[in-house]
Amino acid sequence: MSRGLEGDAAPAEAAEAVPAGLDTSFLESLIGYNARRAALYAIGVDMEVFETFGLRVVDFSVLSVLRHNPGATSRQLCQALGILPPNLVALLNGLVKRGWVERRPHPSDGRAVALHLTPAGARLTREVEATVAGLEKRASGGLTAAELRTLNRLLQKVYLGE
Amino acid sequence: MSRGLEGDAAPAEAAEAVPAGLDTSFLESLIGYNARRAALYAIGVDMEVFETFGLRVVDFSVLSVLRHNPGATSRQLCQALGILPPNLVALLNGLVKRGWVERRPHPSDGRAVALHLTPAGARLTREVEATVAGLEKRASGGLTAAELRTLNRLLQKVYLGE
DNA sequence: TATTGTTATACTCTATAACTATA
DNA sequence: TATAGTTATAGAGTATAACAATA
Repeated sequence: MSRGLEGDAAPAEAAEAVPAGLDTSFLESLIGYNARRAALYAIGVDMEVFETFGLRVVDFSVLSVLRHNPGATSRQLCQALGILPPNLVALLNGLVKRGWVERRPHPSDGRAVALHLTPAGARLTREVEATVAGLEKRASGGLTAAELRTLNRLLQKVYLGE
Repeated sequence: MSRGLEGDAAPAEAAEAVPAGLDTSFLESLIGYNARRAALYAIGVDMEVFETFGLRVVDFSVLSVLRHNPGATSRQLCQALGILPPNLVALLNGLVKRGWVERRPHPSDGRAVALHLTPAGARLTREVEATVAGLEKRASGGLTAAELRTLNRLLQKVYLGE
């Protein structure tokens, strides 16, 4: 019974939950329900960008982490993003095939592979990161900068645990 | 390309994303990333309760909405919870088979079915709701009551949109 | 003609077991 | 013996199309 950070059976976007006249106030009292709805909303906004580049959310996460951690291994990526190793393989193959990532021999561990963005991959990732960063105000439903800071801080307090 | 509120390919719990030495600071600047991690954390805490009763998150959501909206139709449930009608059928069949929900003829629309909790279903739902409500402090990573109120308010501002 | 509920089914994402090569 | 990466496959969740019954 496990769950990674990445993926959902499908990209988030439409099929929004809109109470349709029903009382959902108990669910709305739960942090998990509210956080999930907010995540779907925010990720839905960013999805437009990802799809423009033929990326899924998880592809972007991998590219972004690799951009800031050149030479990271598959295992490190899996731990950082909550992906299971078998599921990362096809994902990386896709990024390699599209010329955005390359596997290089690991400098010190013959079992491991060092993952690097290609110049094209780095350009793409920079562009998507910049676009997504510019969408944060919209993705947060129009929160002020101060509210957004507070929200991010509280969310991190939640998932960093008690 | 759509997504409901309910479900994830699996219940949330373990496989937590724990940066493992990698820099994920860009992702941590995104509301969608933080909200998703927080949702997985909070729902993971509640999962222990759900599993005790043989419920998935989505089962509990349906039961809770039915408890507060007796006589609701499938269509209303689907809209409120972001479930697609074909996927609600098996879910309801399961709840009916376990004696928690019953389908009654709709009083005014012969096409529709009025959904009601049985007495046993109502008892169960009350108990799970109470247990989950009592877990909110833990599910929010130990936030104070004031922080939790602020967080829920901001999250609702996000998904209720700009 | 439109809507409710349903069936069948395809697709995506997530999980587990087992194998290889190296440590 | 343990770990990194991989393969194959099972399992769970989400999607679309199409049908019968009723409005």
